[in-house]
Amino acid sequence: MRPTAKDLAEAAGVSLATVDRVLNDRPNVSKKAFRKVNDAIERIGFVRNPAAVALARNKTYRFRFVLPVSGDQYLSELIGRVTEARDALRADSTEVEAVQIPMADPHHVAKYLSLIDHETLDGVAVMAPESPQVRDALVRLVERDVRVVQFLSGQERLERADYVGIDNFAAGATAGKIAGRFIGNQPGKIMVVAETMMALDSIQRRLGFDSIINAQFPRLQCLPSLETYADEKRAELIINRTLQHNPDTLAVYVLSSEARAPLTAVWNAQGSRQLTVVAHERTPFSERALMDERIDALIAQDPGHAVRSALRIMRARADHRELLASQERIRIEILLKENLQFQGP
Amino acid sequence: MRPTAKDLAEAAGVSLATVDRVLNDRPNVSKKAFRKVNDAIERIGFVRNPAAVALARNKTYRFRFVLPVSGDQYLSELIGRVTEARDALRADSTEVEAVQIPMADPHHVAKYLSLIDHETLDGVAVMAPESPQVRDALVRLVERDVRVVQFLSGQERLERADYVGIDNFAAGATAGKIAGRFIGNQPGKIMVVAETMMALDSIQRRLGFDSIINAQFPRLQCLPSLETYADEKRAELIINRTLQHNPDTLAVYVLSSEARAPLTAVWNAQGSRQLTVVAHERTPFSERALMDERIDALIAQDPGHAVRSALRIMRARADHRELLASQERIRIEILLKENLQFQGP
DNA sequence: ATTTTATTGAGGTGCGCACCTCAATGCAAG
DNA sequence: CTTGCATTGAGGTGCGCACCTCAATAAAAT
Repeated sequence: MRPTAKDLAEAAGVSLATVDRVLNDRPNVSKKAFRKVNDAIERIGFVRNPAAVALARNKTYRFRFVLPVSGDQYLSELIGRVTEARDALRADSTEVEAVQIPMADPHHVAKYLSLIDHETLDGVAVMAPESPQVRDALVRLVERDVRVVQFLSGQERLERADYVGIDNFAAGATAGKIAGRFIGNQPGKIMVVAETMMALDSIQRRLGFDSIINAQFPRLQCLPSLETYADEKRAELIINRTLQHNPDTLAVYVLSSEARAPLTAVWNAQGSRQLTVVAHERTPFSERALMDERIDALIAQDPGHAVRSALRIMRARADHRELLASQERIRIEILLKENLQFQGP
Repeated sequence: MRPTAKDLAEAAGVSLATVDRVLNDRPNVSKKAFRKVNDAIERIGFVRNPAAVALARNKTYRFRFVLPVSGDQYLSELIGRVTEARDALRADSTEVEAVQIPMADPHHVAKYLSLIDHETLDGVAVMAPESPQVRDALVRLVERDVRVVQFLSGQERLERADYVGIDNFAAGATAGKIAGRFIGNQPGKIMVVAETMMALDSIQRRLGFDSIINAQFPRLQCLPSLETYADEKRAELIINRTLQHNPDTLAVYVLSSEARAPLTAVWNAQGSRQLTVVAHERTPFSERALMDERIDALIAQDPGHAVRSALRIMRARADHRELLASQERIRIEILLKENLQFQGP
């Protein structure tokens, strides 16, 4: 039989009340009693029954994903996964929600975060662009005893918050390696397209991409980043111009998660040219293009995994529990037509 | 407040005892009462509190991984992950163990499985080569009310069992695509090495690999599969001979999880030749070789994910629960040096 | 009409723990 | 010695459910 708290009290030679005080960090415990209980825990291998703990605490956990407002398909996917998790966790007294707020003004974001406290929420997963205001707001959130996860975004990593997402330098490097090796042996240029190069993750991906191309594929030359500013017209214009001026373009790397506008422009303009195309994230659009062989490879981070990981982390932190680090590493996935494991509309 | 069983009884206009009968499939419930309770469940959105259920049932779950005896590094990794899961699940009244048995004789395996029943175990994850005897034994296990997971092995899929693992045809196809595109433009041959081609998964990988090479890379020719029979000497011999007879070999594809012997032989024999190397599974050996650029790409299935998925499935089946299908799909991962996320000693 | 059988309700117990109160003990400072 | 404070123990309650017993009632069979 598994030892219970009662067994533990017996083994430690103290009362149940003292065991309770030690287990739940309550005051008024002598060092000696503390030692006795902890020794006994080791000795008899006591582990709290999480079901009993959950039942007795009868606490409802509340977690929120704070996401940008956007028409991004990857974001829709993400929200879908949050909804999925919400339904799955409803049974476990865990409320999960996703809210979308404009991220353009850091002060606004910071103000939003400043209204959150321990009474309303146990944890927040924030996907917001890097800015000192937001960073400060997150630090203060942690100080108010709200668990914070920096979620899939190019924030500078905080000490006291967790991070869920991929290493964007490595992701860029992976894209570079795939592009370089897929292109073949001829020399030429690579067009790099981004929504904006202001974001930290864009910069890191670009740096990773360049580092590999420069080191391992000297015959290839990366063009300066084209920034679409999420403007279709602009995207078409600058991409057409670039392709005209660089007839020896062999590949396109779109490093933003939203690739529809740039790639549509590329396909319209490429003519008979054979271009190797590498983009980021699996979306309905990119999935279809991969199946049609208009995209050669996707570098992706699984949104479902990311959402579940963030929730596991916030839950573990709220319970002062350790967690299995290996499970929480978000993989940099390489998706080809062959390993897409397509499953229906 | 979340509705409890008491609220449910009230809403349904029946007693707690009847609610209990319906919720736990006990006998002596009229159709009318059954309907009343289920209607009320929908109406008030009743969901059982899993913590309370677990506590009241006070049941210990027992799951076992039945694995082959072997010196395979991937297998060691797998066992490590089982141990990890065992420690993590100890708190949740779940006993997890891994046993290794010889798989050479199907009758022996079948006999081993026939000794398992519902009293000793709630679920078994079996990694065994395809054979009618084993398949029958698994079917009978299911009939004895033991949850069965066909685990990472080339079994014919059973109706009433779950499968955890990748689609090996797709894995072979992925390897083929990577090899084909990594090689470049010159024509030549690809050497394919396996431990044995008797196993279903080897056959499927080979078929997938060939299908891609033949369809998309007509300039490349796949050589007949070399079988090492897990014999180092033999591996060296046949690989040397093949490389000598085929000076235009451009790539090597090792489709078994154990690649040490074949690849060591290849590296000793390749001389100044540039060979593209694709293998399966992340192991200490393959990881190092990938970092050293002696392997170009690995096709892998995450053993930690596989173990956790098998456990989640067995647990859900034991509780007659649904599970999130999307989480249980094992991905065909493509690992390059760049996205390996090395974190070793 | 009587026996049998199916269905229902009332009520109790226990799972392992968190959280609370109150009294009792010890020890140190005054 | 007395007061004050820190520490400890005893004991109770409740979390939401599973599982059990026993009696009461309704419906079906004889």
